[in-house]
Amino acid sequence: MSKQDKRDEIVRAALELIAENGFHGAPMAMIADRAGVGAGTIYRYFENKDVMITGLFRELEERLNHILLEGYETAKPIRERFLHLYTTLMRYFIENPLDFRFLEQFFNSPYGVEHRRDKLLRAKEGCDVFKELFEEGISQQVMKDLPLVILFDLAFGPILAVARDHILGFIMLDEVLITWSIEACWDGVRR
Amino acid sequence: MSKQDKRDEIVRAALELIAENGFHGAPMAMIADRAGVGAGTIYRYFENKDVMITGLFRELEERLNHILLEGYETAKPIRERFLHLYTTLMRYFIENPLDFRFLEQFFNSPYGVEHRRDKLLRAKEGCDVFKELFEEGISQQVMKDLPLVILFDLAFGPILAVARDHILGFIMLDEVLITWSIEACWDGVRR
DNA sequence: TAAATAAGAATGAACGTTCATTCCTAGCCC
DNA sequence: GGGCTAGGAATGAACGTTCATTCTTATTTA
Repeated sequence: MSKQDKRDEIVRAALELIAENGFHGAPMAMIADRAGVGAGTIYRYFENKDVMITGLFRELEERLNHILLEGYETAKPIRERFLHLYTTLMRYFIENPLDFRFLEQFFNSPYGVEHRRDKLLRAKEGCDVFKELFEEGISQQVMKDLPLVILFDLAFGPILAVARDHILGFIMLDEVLITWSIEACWDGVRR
Repeated sequence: MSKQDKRDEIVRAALELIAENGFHGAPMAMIADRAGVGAGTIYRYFENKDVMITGLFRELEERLNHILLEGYETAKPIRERFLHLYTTLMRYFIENPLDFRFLEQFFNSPYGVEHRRDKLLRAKEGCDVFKELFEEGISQQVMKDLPLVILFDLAFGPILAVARDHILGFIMLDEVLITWSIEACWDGVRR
């Protein structure tokens, strides 16, 4: 096994176990086992568990960002852009349930709260498609004139809840249900 | 300290610590400390930590159910009932942030998933105001004709996200914002 | 004083992390 | 080319810590 392969195996095992059992259900020894490496080997690739988890998150975030921007056209109307982004997001979650559950674990932990706090405080211009879209939506008066954070909650809250219930097997989403769910999200934020 | 007082202190301490730091940030020794009792004493009141946590949840659930039903009138139109329920819920969360954060911890853990699975499978008639309301909303054609689970997600997702962001200090809700947020939830589920 | 209750020290299991050791391989000498 | 060696990579037993739970002893109650 090459060095890159080994790193990949560790990352995959960590993602799987954390997604399935949460951070505390994924001890380093178990991750090592599933990756087929020794427990100490992990520490040749990651300084410690925290660094591994935040690194794993950053990799996922970047991949997701890339996917969201594919086929995203700033020229199109707000509504269309909204539907495109959220449909892409939903599809990604459904096709990559492990990624979704890892992200959920991450955001429902102190890591995630810290991450959001950072993002909200930094507030760099142009670093976030969603922020841009929503700000434009407000100024064009096609979206409700509410604080950005609330608009985010109105749009992400339902999407994430629906994705979670699909992945947990509480519902079986098909193309039609996905469309309707996302239209419903739009109804929540549109003027 | 009377026996009931001691039990109450334990319950209060557990709720506080779990709300603030999660299940794994609330060791029994720390709960005992904050409650002003010995570590072993807790085990005179609860069989083990799991039983304590699920019991704590059940107490909260019952209290909340009671509060939601106060002033709830089945005779009123669907929309009004919806707004009443969700406004009451939101107010409760804002006034009892520790309860909210405990419930969040609970639902984002294996306990919560199991609890939802039970509830969805059991599906007893008349045991849930929300279920009744949504079913009536669909049959009266004032709500979108979507699976119940999705409607739940569309309504609870945003509310919980908004409440969380308020409690974490990311936004400062006032009466107006609360009203608008809940109206937005209604927009998400209404036809 | 006998029985119930509380306290916190003791216990053992589980965890993240370390480190002395082993393994592997690329480059070198003969 | 075949053996030899050096050095980075990998290993997993061992360590210190933390936790839930139990146990022994002390205190209160009736």
